[in-house]
Amino acid sequence: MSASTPKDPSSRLLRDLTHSLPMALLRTREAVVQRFRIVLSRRGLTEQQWRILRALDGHKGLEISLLAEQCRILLPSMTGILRRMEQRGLVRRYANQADGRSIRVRLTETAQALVEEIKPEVVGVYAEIERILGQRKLEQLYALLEKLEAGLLEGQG
Amino acid sequence: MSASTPKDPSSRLLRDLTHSLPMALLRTREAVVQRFRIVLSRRGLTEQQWRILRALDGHKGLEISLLAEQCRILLPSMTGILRRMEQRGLVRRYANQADGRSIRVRLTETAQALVEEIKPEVVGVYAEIERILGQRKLEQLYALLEKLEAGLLEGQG
DNA sequence: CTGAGTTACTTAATATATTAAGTAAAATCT
DNA sequence: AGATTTTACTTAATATATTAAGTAACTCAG
Repeated sequence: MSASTPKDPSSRLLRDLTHSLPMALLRTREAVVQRFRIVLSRRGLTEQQWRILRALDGHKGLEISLLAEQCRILLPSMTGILRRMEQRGLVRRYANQADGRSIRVRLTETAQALVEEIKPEVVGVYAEIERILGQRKLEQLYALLEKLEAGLLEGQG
Repeated sequence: MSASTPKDPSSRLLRDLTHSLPMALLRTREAVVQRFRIVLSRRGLTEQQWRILRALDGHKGLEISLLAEQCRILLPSMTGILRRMEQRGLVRRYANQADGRSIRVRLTETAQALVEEIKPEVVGVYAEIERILGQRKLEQLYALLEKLEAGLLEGQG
């Protein structure tokens, strides 16, 4: 009866901003990423650059569009990021024999070494996260995130 | 025995990029936000501007720093966003009697109307999300996100 | 083989994010 | 009260995000 406690999630009212899903995802991601940023900024790397380093690590070369897809970075952003990374000697671009449009990118040895140097610290951050949530809940979180993403993409891929 | 299936989450190896937590949070948020963006871009609003509209809705005026905190937008970004919103007649700034430093912001009537117009569509997106995950799992997701965020902030607030 | 359509980028323009400085007003200390 | 520190912003500089166009290299139908 009390209209002053609108807790019904299926209500036609909007959730409090503090509890909106985009905000919740943003806040959590922000908290997580900040931990990584501490490690990365020491090496003058941005989070996006680290994503690229990680994606390229272990590959002999990836096409920019595949790389962009994996890192969830749009192509116009990739252009600039890769340009800066190339200038710092972290990546090298080379043409694709088979297809004159696509360009491949790979890590330089400097970058490889940098990745190996950073890895253990990043692993440390993951360990902290697992300590906070516990392995089971962490897996649960991954599962929920993936299910929601899949559902949304399917709904309007 | 098989070293080719490194599924141990506590391993000292890095997770596959596809399954890293920042990436999972980013991908899911991206999928969610895209739904909202469809609604918002029709009115020439960005996601951040919508966050501000939502936060100001129902308030007689909020200080910029409080607004920034609630919206998780840093002050330097707020300066520009509010300037653009003011130019479009969505918000108005006015001095704070009690404190010469702080500035308050409130919605114009135009903005109020806009919020009311958009709300039902946003509620529709939430309904879709709840349809995908189910109410129970959705609440579970919120709980996990909040717990992780709280743990991280506490660890080095 | 040719022209329409597609793909893999790059360029441009505008909006944010992030970090570091700068500024004026308040609060605090002495 | 005067000096110091803190607070609430703004400005600046650089890095990304987002959308729209532009370009050259492919694909494919006719």
